[in-house]
Amino acid sequence: MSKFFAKTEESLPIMLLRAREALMKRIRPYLTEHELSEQQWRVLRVLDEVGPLEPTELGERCVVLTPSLTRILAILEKRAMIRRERHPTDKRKQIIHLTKAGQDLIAIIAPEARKIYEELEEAFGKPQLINLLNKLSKLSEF
Amino acid sequence: MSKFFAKTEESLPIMLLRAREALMKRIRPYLTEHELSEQQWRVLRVLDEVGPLEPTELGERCVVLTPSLTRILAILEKRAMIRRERHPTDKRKQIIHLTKAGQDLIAIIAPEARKIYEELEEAFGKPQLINLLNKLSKLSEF
DNA sequence: CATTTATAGTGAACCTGTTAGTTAATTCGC
DNA sequence: GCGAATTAACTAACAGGTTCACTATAAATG
Repeated sequence: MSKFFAKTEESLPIMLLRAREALMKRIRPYLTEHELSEQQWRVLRVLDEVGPLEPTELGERCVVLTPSLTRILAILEKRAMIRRERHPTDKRKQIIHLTKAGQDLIAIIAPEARKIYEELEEAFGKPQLINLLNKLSKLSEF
Repeated sequence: MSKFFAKTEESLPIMLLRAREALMKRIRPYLTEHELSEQQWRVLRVLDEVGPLEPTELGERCVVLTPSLTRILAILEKRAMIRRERHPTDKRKQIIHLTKAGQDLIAIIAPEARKIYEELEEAFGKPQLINLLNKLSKLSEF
Protein backbone atom coordinates (compact mmCIF):
# COMPACT_ATOMS: atom_id res chain seq x y z
CA MET A 1 0.00 0.00 0.00
CA SER A 2 2.92 2.27 -0.66
CA LYS A 3 2.47 5.52 -2.55
CA PHE A 4 4.80 5.87 -5.47
CA PHE A 5 2.22 7.75 -7.49
CA ALA A 6 -0.69 10.09 -7.51
CA LYS A 7 -3.92 8.22 -6.89
CA THR A 8 -5.27 6.54 -9.97
CA GLU A 9 -8.34 8.77 -9.75
CA GLU A 10 -5.92 11.59 -10.48
CA SER A 11 -3.96 9.81 -13.17
CA LEU A 12 -4.55 11.56 -16.45
CA PRO A 13 -4.29 8.50 -18.71
CA ILE A 14 -6.79 6.60 -16.59
CA MET A 15 -9.17 9.55 -16.37
CA LEU A 16 -9.05 10.03 -20.12
CA LEU A 17 -9.95 6.37 -20.49
CA ARG A 18 -12.76 6.59 -17.96
CA ALA A 19 -14.29 9.65 -19.60
CA ARG A 20 -14.10 8.05 -23.01
CA GLU A 21 -15.73 4.91 -21.69
CA ALA A 22 -18.65 6.88 -20.26
CA LEU A 23 -19.28 8.46 -23.64
CA MET A 24 -18.88 5.34 -25.72
CA LYS A 25 -21.19 3.38 -23.48
CA ARG A 26 -23.96 5.54 -24.88
CA ILE A 27 -22.87 5.57 -28.48
CA ARG A 28 -21.90 1.93 -28.94
CA PRO A 29 -25.44 0.50 -28.98
CA TYR A 30 -26.29 2.52 -32.09
CA LEU A 31 -23.19 1.27 -33.84
CA THR A 32 -23.76 -2.33 -32.80
CA GLU A 33 -27.24 -2.07 -34.21
CA HIS A 34 -25.65 -1.56 -37.62
CA GLU A 35 -22.82 -4.02 -37.01
CA LEU A 36 -20.18 -1.32 -36.94
CA SER A 37 -17.25 -1.21 -34.56
CA GLU A 38 -16.16 2.09 -33.06
CA GLN A 39 -13.14 2.13 -35.32
CA GLN A 40 -15.04 1.27 -38.48
CA TRP A 41 -17.37 4.12 -37.64
CA ARG A 42 -14.47 6.52 -37.24
CA VAL A 43 -13.12 5.52 -40.64
CA LEU A 44 -16.45 6.13 -42.33
CA ARG A 45 -16.92 9.48 -40.59
CA VAL A 46 -13.49 10.76 -41.50
CA LEU A 47 -13.91 9.74 -45.13
CA ASP A 48 -17.23 11.54 -45.15
CA GLU A 49 -15.73 14.58 -43.54
CA VAL A 50 -12.58 15.11 -45.57
CA GLY A 51 -13.19 13.07 -48.71
CA PRO A 52 -11.00 10.36 -50.30
CA LEU A 53 -7.77 9.72 -48.44
CA GLU A 54 -4.64 7.61 -48.51
CA PRO A 55 -4.62 4.92 -45.80
CA THR A 56 -1.76 6.49 -43.89
CA GLU A 57 -3.46 9.84 -43.45
CA LEU A 58 -6.78 8.13 -42.82
CA GLY A 59 -5.19 6.15 -40.02
CA GLU A 60 -3.70 9.26 -38.45
CA ARG A 61 -6.98 11.11 -38.50
CA CYS A 62 -8.85 8.15 -37.02
CA VAL A 63 -6.15 7.37 -34.46
CA VAL A 64 -5.86 3.84 -35.79
CA LEU A 65 -2.52 2.16 -36.48
CA THR A 66 -1.97 0.95 -40.01
CA PRO A 67 -2.10 -2.77 -39.21
CA SER A 68 -5.54 -2.26 -37.69
CA LEU A 69 -6.56 -0.09 -40.60
CA THR A 70 -5.59 -2.78 -43.08
CA ARG A 71 -8.03 -5.16 -41.42
CA ILE A 72 -10.74 -2.56 -41.05
CA LEU A 73 -10.54 -1.53 -44.70
CA ALA A 74 -10.77 -5.17 -45.77
CA ILE A 75 -13.98 -5.54 -43.79
CA LEU A 76 -15.49 -2.27 -44.98
CA GLU A 77 -14.58 -3.08 -48.58
CA LYS A 78 -16.26 -6.48 -48.32
CA ARG A 79 -19.38 -4.67 -47.08
CA ALA A 80 -19.06 -2.23 -49.99
CA MET A 81 -18.87 0.76 -47.66
CA ILE A 82 -15.56 1.87 -49.15
CA ARG A 83 -13.78 1.49 -52.47
CA ARG A 84 -10.05 1.54 -53.26
CA GLU A 85 -8.30 3.32 -56.10
CA ARG A 86 -4.69 3.29 -57.14
CA HIS A 87 -2.78 6.48 -56.54
CA PRO A 88 -2.15 8.11 -59.93
CA THR A 89 1.57 8.78 -59.49
CA ASP A 90 2.79 6.77 -56.48
CA LYS A 91 2.16 3.07 -56.94
CA ARG A 92 2.76 2.32 -53.27
CA LYS A 93 -0.28 4.31 -52.25
CA GLN A 94 -4.01 3.84 -52.50
CA ILE A 95 -6.90 6.21 -52.30
CA ILE A 96 -9.88 5.18 -50.19
CA HIS A 97 -13.30 6.40 -51.22
CA LEU A 98 -16.57 6.28 -49.32
CA THR A 99 -19.27 4.59 -51.43
CA LYS A 100 -22.91 5.60 -51.71
CA ALA A 101 -23.77 2.72 -49.36
CA GLY A 102 -21.29 4.11 -46.85
CA GLN A 103 -22.81 7.58 -47.05
CA ASP A 104 -26.27 6.12 -46.62
CA LEU A 105 -25.23 4.28 -43.48
CA ILE A 106 -23.78 7.46 -42.02
CA ALA A 107 -27.00 9.30 -42.78
CA ILE A 108 -28.95 6.66 -40.88
CA ILE A 109 -26.80 6.73 -37.76
CA ALA A 110 -26.17 10.47 -37.74
CA PRO A 111 -29.39 11.61 -36.01
CA GLU A 112 -28.99 9.16 -33.14
CA ALA A 113 -25.37 10.11 -32.57
CA ARG A 114 -26.12 13.81 -32.75
CA LYS A 115 -28.79 13.41 -30.10
CA ILE A 116 -26.19 12.10 -27.69
CA TYR A 117 -23.86 15.01 -28.36
CA GLU A 118 -26.70 17.41 -27.72
CA GLU A 119 -27.47 15.76 -24.40
CA LEU A 120 -23.82 16.11 -23.55
CA GLU A 121 -23.81 19.77 -24.43
CA GLU A 122 -26.85 20.33 -22.27
CA ALA A 123 -25.47 18.46 -19.29
CA PHE A 124 -22.08 20.10 -19.57
CA GLY A 125 -22.51 23.54 -21.04
CA LYS A 126 -21.09 24.49 -24.39
CA PRO A 127 -18.30 26.78 -23.10
CA GLN A 128 -17.11 24.06 -20.75
CA LEU A 129 -17.02 21.59 -23.61
CA ILE A 130 -15.09 23.94 -25.83
CA ASN A 131 -12.62 24.57 -23.05
CA LEU A 132 -12.23 20.84 -22.56
CA LEU A 133 -11.63 20.27 -26.25
CA ASN A 134 -8.99 22.99 -26.27
CA LYS A 135 -7.15 21.40 -23.37
CA LEU A 136 -7.30 18.00 -25.03
CA SER A 137 -6.00 19.48 -28.23
CA LYS A 138 -3.04 21.00 -26.42
CA LEU A 139 -2.41 17.70 -24.67
CA SER A 140 -2.35 15.89 -28.01
CA GLU A 141 0.68 17.90 -28.95
CA PHE A 142 2.57 17.14 -25.76
CA MET B 1 -18.09 15.29 -48.22
CA SER B 2 -21.32 16.03 -46.46
CA LYS B 3 -21.37 17.36 -42.92
CA PHE B 4 -23.54 15.30 -40.65
CA PHE B 5 -21.28 15.94 -37.72
CA ALA B 6 -18.88 18.25 -36.03
CA LYS B 7 -15.40 17.84 -37.43
CA THR B 8 -13.54 14.91 -35.97
CA GLU B 9 -11.05 17.37 -34.50
CA GLU B 10 -13.96 18.49 -32.39
CA SER B 11 -15.32 15.06 -31.62
CA LEU B 12 -14.87 14.43 -27.94
CA PRO B 13 -14.34 10.64 -28.09
CA ILE B 14 -11.66 11.02 -30.73
CA MET B 15 -9.96 13.89 -28.91
CA LEU B 16 -9.91 11.88 -25.69
CA LEU B 17 -8.27 9.08 -27.61
CA ARG B 18 -5.75 11.37 -29.26
CA ALA B 19 -4.76 12.99 -25.98
CA ARG B 20 -4.37 9.63 -24.32
CA GLU B 21 -2.24 8.40 -27.18
CA ALA B 22 0.09 11.39 -26.89
CA LEU B 23 0.65 10.62 -23.21
CA MET B 24 1.04 6.89 -23.58
CA LYS B 25 3.53 7.27 -26.40
CA ARG B 26 5.90 8.61 -23.76
CA ILE B 27 5.10 6.15 -21.03
CA ARG B 28 4.91 2.93 -23.04
CA PRO B 29 8.66 2.56 -23.67
CA TYR B 30 9.33 2.27 -19.95
CA LEU B 31 6.66 -0.39 -19.59
CA THR B 32 7.82 -2.31 -22.65
CA GLU B 33 11.29 -2.33 -21.18
CA HIS B 34 9.89 -4.44 -18.35
CA GLU B 35 7.53 -6.42 -20.58
CA LEU B 36 4.44 -4.88 -19.06
CA SER B 37 1.37 -3.85 -21.00
CA GLU B 38 -0.46 -0.66 -20.12
CA GLN B 39 -3.23 -2.67 -18.55
CA GLN B 40 -0.96 -4.94 -16.54
CA TRP B 41 0.71 -1.81 -15.24
CA ARG B 42 -2.63 -0.33 -14.18
CA VAL B 43 -3.48 -3.52 -12.30
CA LEU B 44 -0.21 -3.47 -10.41
CA ARG B 45 -0.53 0.23 -9.60
CA VAL B 46 -4.04 -0.08 -8.28
CA LEU B 47 -3.14 -3.06 -6.12
CA ASP B 48 -0.22 -1.09 -4.76
CA GLU B 49 -2.41 1.92 -4.15
CA VAL B 50 -5.42 0.40 -2.43
CA GLY B 51 -4.18 -3.01 -1.30
CA PRO B 52 -5.68 -6.48 -1.92
CA LEU B 53 -8.87 -6.40 -3.95
CA GLU B 54 -11.55 -8.64 -5.44
CA PRO B 55 -11.29 -8.91 -9.23
CA THR B 56 -14.55 -7.07 -9.84
CA GLU B 57 -13.53 -3.96 -7.96
CA LEU B 58 -10.01 -4.19 -9.31
CA GLY B 59 -11.43 -4.18 -12.82
CA GLU B 60 -13.59 -1.15 -12.13
CA ARG B 61 -10.70 0.83 -10.73
CA CYS B 62 -8.45 -0.09 -13.64
CA VAL B 63 -11.17 0.45 -16.25
CA VAL B 64 -10.72 -3.11 -17.49
CA LEU B 65 -13.64 -5.45 -18.16
CA THR B 66 -13.63 -8.67 -16.21
CA PRO B 67 -12.98 -10.97 -19.18
CA SER B 68 -9.85 -8.97 -19.92
CA LEU B 69 -8.93 -8.96 -16.27
CA THR B 70 -9.16 -12.74 -16.13
CA ARG B 71 -6.48 -12.97 -18.81
CA ILE B 72 -4.34 -10.24 -17.31
CA LEU B 73 -4.39 -11.85 -13.87
CA ALA B 74 -3.42 -15.20 -15.39
CA ILE B 75 -0.36 -13.59 -16.95
CA LEU B 76 0.62 -11.63 -13.85
CA GLU B 77 0.17 -14.70 -11.69
CA LYS B 78 2.43 -16.73 -13.97
CA ARG B 79 5.05 -14.00 -13.57
CA ALA B 80 4.51 -14.09 -9.79
CA MET B 81 3.57 -10.42 -9.67
CA ILE B 82 0.26 -11.19 -8.01
CA ARG B 83 -1.15 -13.94 -5.83
CA ARG B 84 -4.75 -15.13 -5.39
CA GLU B 85 -6.56 -15.96 -2.19
CA ARG B 86 -9.99 -17.35 -1.63
CA HIS B 87 -12.49 -14.96 -0.12
CA PRO B 88 -13.12 -16.05 3.49
CA THR B 89 -16.93 -15.99 3.36
CA ASP B 90 -18.01 -15.77 -0.28
CA LYS B 91 -16.74 -18.73 -2.28
CA ARG B 92 -17.45 -17.01 -5.59
CA LYS B 93 -14.91 -14.31 -4.91
CA GLN B 94 -11.15 -14.12 -4.84
CA ILE B 95 -8.76 -11.65 -3.32
CA ILE B 96 -5.84 -10.50 -5.40
CA HIS B 97 -2.61 -9.57 -3.65
CA LEU B 98 0.46 -7.81 -4.98
CA THR B 99 3.57 -9.89 -4.29
CA LYS B 100 6.97 -8.62 -3.20
CA ALA B 101 8.18 -9.10 -6.79
CA GLY B 102 5.28 -6.93 -7.95
CA GLN B 103 6.14 -4.20 -5.50
CA ASP B 104 9.76 -4.30 -6.54
CA LEU B 105 8.83 -3.89 -10.19
CA ILE B 106 6.70 -0.87 -9.35
CA ALA B 107 9.54 0.68 -7.39
CA ILE B 108 11.81 0.31 -10.41
CA ILE B 109 9.45 1.91 -12.89
CA ALA B 110 8.10 4.61 -10.58
CA PRO B 111 10.85 7.20 -10.97
CA GLU B 112 10.72 7.13 -14.76
CA ALA B 113 6.95 7.45 -14.84
CA ARG B 114 6.96 10.26 -12.31
CA LYS B 115 9.43 12.18 -14.41
CA ILE B 116 6.97 12.19 -17.30
CA TYR B 117 4.16 13.47 -15.11
CA GLU B 118 6.40 16.27 -13.90
CA GLU B 119 7.24 17.25 -17.46
CA LEU B 120 3.54 17.30 -18.18
CA GLU B 121 2.86 19.52 -15.20
CA GLU B 122 5.57 21.90 -16.30
CA ALA B 123 4.39 22.08 -19.89
CA PHE B 124 0.77 22.45 -18.92
CA GLY B 125 0.59 24.23 -15.62
CA LYS B 126 -0.76 22.60 -12.50
CA PRO B 127 -4.03 24.58 -12.29
CA GLN B 128 -4.81 23.74 -15.91
CA LEU B 129 -4.20 20.07 -15.22
CA ILE B 130 -6.43 20.09 -12.16
CA ASN B 131 -9.15 21.81 -14.11
CA LEU B 132 -8.82 19.21 -16.84
CA LEU B 133 -9.03 16.35 -14.36
CA ASN B 134 -12.16 17.87 -12.85
CA LYS B 135 -13.84 18.10 -16.22
CA LEU B 136 -12.90 14.53 -17.05
CA SER B 137 -14.23 13.39 -13.72
CA LYS B 138 -17.56 15.06 -14.40
CA LEU B 139 -17.63 13.54 -17.85
CA SER B 140 -17.09 10.07 -16.39
CA GLU B 141 -20.39 10.39 -14.62
CA PHE B 142 -22.30 11.41 -17.73
C1' DC C 1 -37.40 -24.45 2.87
C1' DA C 2 -37.74 -24.33 -2.53
C1' DT C 3 -37.44 -21.58 -6.31
C1' DT C 4 -36.20 -17.77 -8.50
C1' DT C 5 -33.06 -14.06 -9.21
C1' DA C 6 -28.65 -11.86 -8.91
C1' DT C 7 -23.60 -11.84 -8.66
C1' DA C 8 -18.49 -13.45 -9.37
C1' DG C 9 -15.60 -15.22 -12.31
C1' DT C 10 -14.48 -17.74 -16.58
C1' DG C 11 -14.62 -19.26 -21.63
C1' DA C 12 -15.32 -18.35 -26.43
C1' DA C 13 -15.52 -15.63 -30.60
C1' DC C 14 -14.42 -11.71 -33.07
C1' DC C 15 -12.25 -7.34 -33.72
C1' DT C 16 -8.59 -4.05 -32.45
C1' DG C 17 -3.92 -2.61 -30.37
C1' DT C 18 0.96 -3.20 -30.57
C1' DT C 19 5.42 -4.68 -32.09
C1' DA C 20 8.20 -6.56 -35.43
C1' DG C 21 9.22 -7.92 -39.84
C1' DT C 22 8.20 -8.15 -45.14
C1' DT C 23 7.71 -6.42 -49.86
C1' DA C 24 7.41 -3.10 -53.33
C1' DA C 25 8.03 1.56 -54.76
C1' DT C 26 10.18 5.97 -54.15
C1' DT C 27 13.73 9.25 -52.87
C1' DC C 28 18.32 10.60 -51.52
C1' DG C 29 23.43 10.88 -51.75
C1' DC C 30 27.20 10.20 -54.17
C1' DG D 1 22.43 6.40 -62.86
C1' DC D 2 23.19 3.21 -58.70
C1' DG D 3 23.04 1.59 -54.15
C1' DA D 4 21.23 3.06 -49.51
C1' DA D 5 17.80 4.79 -46.83
C1' DT D 6 12.92 5.82 -46.54
C1' DT D 7 8.07 5.15 -47.18
C1' DA D 8 3.37 2.73 -47.98
C1' DA D 9 0.96 -1.01 -47.15
C1' DC D 10 0.64 -5.58 -45.60
C1' DT D 11 1.31 -9.92 -42.62
C1' DA D 12 2.11 -12.37 -38.36
C1' DA D 13 1.76 -13.08 -33.51
C1' DC D 14 0.10 -12.19 -29.20
C1' DA D 15 -2.39 -9.20 -25.72
C1' DG D 16 -6.54 -6.63 -24.83
C1' DG D 17 -11.61 -4.88 -25.72
C1' DT D 18 -16.33 -6.29 -26.21
C1' DT D 19 -20.28 -9.14 -26.21
C1' DC D 20 -22.52 -13.33 -25.09
C1' DA D 21 -23.04 -17.50 -22.70
C1' DC D 22 -22.03 -20.56 -18.90
C1' DT D 23 -21.00 -22.34 -14.10
C1' DA D 24 -20.99 -21.84 -9.31
C1' DT D 25 -22.33 -19.51 -5.37
C1' DA D 26 -25.17 -16.29 -2.84
C1' DA D 27 -29.26 -13.61 -1.88
C1' DA D 28 -34.15 -12.68 -2.28
C1' DT D 29 -38.81 -14.11 -2.63
C1' DG D 30 -42.58 -16.97 -2.08
